[in-house]
Amino acid sequence: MTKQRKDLYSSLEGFSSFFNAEELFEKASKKNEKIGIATVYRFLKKLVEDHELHSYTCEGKTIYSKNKHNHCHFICKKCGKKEHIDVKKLDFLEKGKKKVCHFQIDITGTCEDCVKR
Amino acid sequence: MTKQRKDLYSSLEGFSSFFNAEELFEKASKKNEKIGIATVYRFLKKLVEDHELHSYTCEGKTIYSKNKHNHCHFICKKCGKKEHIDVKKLDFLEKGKKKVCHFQIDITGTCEDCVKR
DNA sequence: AAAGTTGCTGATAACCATTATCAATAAGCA
DNA sequence: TGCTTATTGATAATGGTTATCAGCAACTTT
Repeated sequence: MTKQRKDLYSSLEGFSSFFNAEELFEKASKKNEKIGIATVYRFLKKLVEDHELHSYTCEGKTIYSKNKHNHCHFICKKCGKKEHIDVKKLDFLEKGKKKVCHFQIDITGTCEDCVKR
Repeated sequence: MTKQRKDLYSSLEGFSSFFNAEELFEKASKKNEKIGIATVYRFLKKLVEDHELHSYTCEGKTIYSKNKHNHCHFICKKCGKKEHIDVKKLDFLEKGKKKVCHFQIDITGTCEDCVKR
């Protein structure tokens, strides 16, 4: 356990839902100026491999999430707001012949606020 | 309607489920040697904007699908096989306050064949 | 502690799918 | 056929991510 990894782990705690590599890099850089972007990517890649984080791609960037359970993302097409939605109804997937490690739902549309406008 | 676009449309018919820009480029190039990769990307971008194709990102590449309805993708983590799964149960999303243009479910796991091995 | 071993790190070049640029060309129309 | 306008192809640029590699830090053995 190196100092860099400690700083990355503690920076991770500041995120409640979504974040990307750059955001983690910025947060960790405040604690440790010498941290490099490559270390951030290596750290994130390992956590995804170890199933401690989920990752998916949105508009060319990889987005990470701490939610370890099956979950649903809603992304507003207009304001970019993202939120988690629990979809318990999808549990049936776990009972099939397939072995599901992770599933994610990406929804694109317009959120309540933008529908009003 | 240019010759290039005709060739791209007819090449599209050869795909029954998933394909990427490079695969369409190769198929269209057999009909029309002079076609450029930029034209392929422009063609695909327009079809997605017009809701004639769905697109999502998998391992850094954009994958396209002709399925116009809400659908679910299953991707085998081991052999890379991809297939469609209809998930009618998710229709409730259409009835909420959100305006849903498109949603997709990406599942990573192990398919039946690989579970047996 | 000192010296040695091993793995991790940071800076940056490389990678690669996609997009932007722009002169040349084709389509549509009078 | 000639004119106007949009489309095309070649290629440079983009940008997030990964590979490379010398230097350094953590840990082990004396």
